[in-house]
Amino acid sequence: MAEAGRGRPRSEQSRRAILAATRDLIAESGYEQLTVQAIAARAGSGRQTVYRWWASKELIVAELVVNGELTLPPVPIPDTGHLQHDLTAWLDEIMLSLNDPQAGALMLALVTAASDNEADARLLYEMSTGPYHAALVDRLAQGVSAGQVGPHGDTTAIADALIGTVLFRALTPGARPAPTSVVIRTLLGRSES
Amino acid sequence: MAEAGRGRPRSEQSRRAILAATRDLIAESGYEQLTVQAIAARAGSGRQTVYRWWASKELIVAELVVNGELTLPPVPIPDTGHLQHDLTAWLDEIMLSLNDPQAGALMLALVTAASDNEADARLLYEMSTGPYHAALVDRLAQGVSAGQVGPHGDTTAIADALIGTVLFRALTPGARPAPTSVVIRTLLGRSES
Amino acid sequence: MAEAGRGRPRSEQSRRAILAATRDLIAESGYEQLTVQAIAARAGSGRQTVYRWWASKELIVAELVVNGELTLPPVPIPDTGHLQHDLTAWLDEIMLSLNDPQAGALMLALVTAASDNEADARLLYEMSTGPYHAALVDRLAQGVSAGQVGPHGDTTAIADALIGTVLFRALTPGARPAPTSVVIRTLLGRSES
Amino acid sequence: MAEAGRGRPRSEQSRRAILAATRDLIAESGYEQLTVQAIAARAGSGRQTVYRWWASKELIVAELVVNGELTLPPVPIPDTGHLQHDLTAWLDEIMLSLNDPQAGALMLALVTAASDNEADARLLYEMSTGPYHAALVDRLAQGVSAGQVGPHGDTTAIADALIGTVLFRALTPGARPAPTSVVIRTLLGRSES
DNA sequence: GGCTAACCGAGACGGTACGTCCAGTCTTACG
DNA sequence: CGTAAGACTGGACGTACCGTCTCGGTTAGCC
Repeated sequence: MAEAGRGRPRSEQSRRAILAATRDLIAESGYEQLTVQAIAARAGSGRQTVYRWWASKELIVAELVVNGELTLPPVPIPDTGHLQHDLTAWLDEIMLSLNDPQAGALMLALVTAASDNEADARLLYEMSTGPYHAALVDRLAQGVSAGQVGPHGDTTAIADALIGTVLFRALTPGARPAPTSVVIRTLLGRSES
Repeated sequence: MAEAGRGRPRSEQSRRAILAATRDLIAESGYEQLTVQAIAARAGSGRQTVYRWWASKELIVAELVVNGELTLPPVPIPDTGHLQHDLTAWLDEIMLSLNDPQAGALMLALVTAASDNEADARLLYEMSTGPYHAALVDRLAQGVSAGQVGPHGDTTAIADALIGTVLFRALTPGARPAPTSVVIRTLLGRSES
Repeated sequence: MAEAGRGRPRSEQSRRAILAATRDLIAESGYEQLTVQAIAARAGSGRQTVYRWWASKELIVAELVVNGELTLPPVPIPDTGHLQHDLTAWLDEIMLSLNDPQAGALMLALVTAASDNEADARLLYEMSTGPYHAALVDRLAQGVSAGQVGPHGDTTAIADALIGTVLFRALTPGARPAPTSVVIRTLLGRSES
Repeated sequence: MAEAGRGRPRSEQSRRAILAATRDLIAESGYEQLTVQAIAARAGSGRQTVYRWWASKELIVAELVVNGELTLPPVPIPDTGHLQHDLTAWLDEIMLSLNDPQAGALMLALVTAASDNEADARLLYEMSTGPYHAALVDRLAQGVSAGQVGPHGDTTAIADALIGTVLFRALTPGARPAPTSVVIRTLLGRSES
């Protein structure tokens, strides 16, 4: 029934320009300062074009997240075979990247965008942190096989705690946290080697 | 500092009504929907009275947090002498309280209020999660003395990870997390007893 | 002028449907509410088809006027040989037709369409009132020959005054005007017979 | 019940600035080009302030008319005792003033503003043309007493025809009308003296 | 007990962003 | 190549709040 192919097709160029403009503006000024006006202006499009495809700012952000265009910098987990070193290196790099104001702004944008809508929150967080979580569980499972995780460690629990720790630190800029190596040692229940 | 007692004194009643109205509105509709208009209306006060004492919405929220009127429900850490049981019970109760939509809204309000202002973020988080964190560190230190923490655990790292885990779960409503007892066992590096 | 018979010929049917839709919509809702959107929808055509043949709403209205499809109801001036009776009858019928809300709307549409464009104004008014004016001048000239016009009457001035009177009354719905017979008697400078 | 005197009183200065801005903009660019945006900008006020006091552009224009701030230039009817000369002089001056593009724009604004609302139309026209009409009827009545009006002339009919003639000519810029002296002679049913 | 300063409510002020509607243009598939 | 459909940029609309301001009216401390 949907009259397919009738009329001018949506401009993929506009769509991308809007998404890119949204991403850039969040990185520059934060989610709170974001306006549809500014998005459209930066994208060189009309405001109506934004509203034609997304019902709200939140949903533009959601699409960015789903597309993997708006997320924490994709830090791959090293795999040297030495779990403790690998996770420490990974956590160091994540924490380092959060010092970048852009990454921090994106992180907070995700949190804010999710604040007002439980349904969106699930989507946003699964999309943005899901890959991290899954990759961590994989790497941890491999470490378990290699006997590199303490006898009482649970891969899901460790992954939750790792991501939670990152989240907590991103949101508490003034805190004086434990060194990353200590965090990893604690979570793995292993002495440093 | 106060210009002697000249003039009509500020109405403590108004101040309290504004704080109460803010708390209630956040619980009912979330931080994003919060407007000074609505706060004043609900408090039965004028908008100017709000602005006379607080420069922004964020600072009203900050005062609520500082006063302990807006925070996660104050769940004390049990102290039966058995660290693992105590922390598991505590985590269970925290997670349970997050199912209450009001508590969830307050939690997200804290996050959102901090999103756009690094200075406020520090205040808000230290006030709201600081006490939890400190209490956890104390209880953990006591557990260390009693030999109830694995040999590689660091109290700060465990407290960070616990709060981070709570944060992570609050923000990912759809996830299927590990059981609390497994989380605690993992963080303590101890078998269940 | 027409590029030989290449391609699909313009649809005379669409053109007519657009003109008819425009006329109907003006009659129903007035010129101010008229939109190209609505014209195209009612005509079952695309908006582009409208713009292909007319550069603006005003010019569609102009064409309706030129075609005589949008004008005051064409009231012919009777010619019984008795100028005074004929003009009174004509004026009566014109005034009667203005009670019809459709005719009133068309009349006001003409005025409004002309309001902002001196060039269009000339076209619109000459086309819509020109025929009336010319017919009046003719009939009056005939009356002059028959000695039915007062010695000081000028045919153009009388025609102007007659049309102006109609215009004035159409635009002042609340006024309580002189009887038509008195108007004619005054303009002709003649007693009633 | 109306809580009189509560809150900041409306700014008479803003109100006047908005009315003045509207009047000026109509004179400069015509009613069709008028936007609330432009009115507010020119008045140095916010758009909301306009909407707070008037529900539509039409009603601002209506208030201008009611206040006598937007009308044809107030041309008084001379009274030398010689009706024919006086009316000819008056008509000449009116026609002259219509050549002023400002006066023409105001005239058309009145017409357009009335186009879409029968209730407003009555108000607008009675306020704007009413004084002219009343003054004409008075002067004509005086002329009747002095025997300066033909035996068949009716004061209301003559006034209607005069104003109608002015209206007609204002709306038909291209026409070649009868000389004013001929118009007056015709309407009065009198030879020139 | 009157004066006066600082409060209170109410609500208008100049602004900014919203989301909708329409103008006039452009780009498809179909005939 | 005209057509219906419909997306495009652009811009005005009317609404909702912001943070500031200005009223009339209250409530203290001080003379």
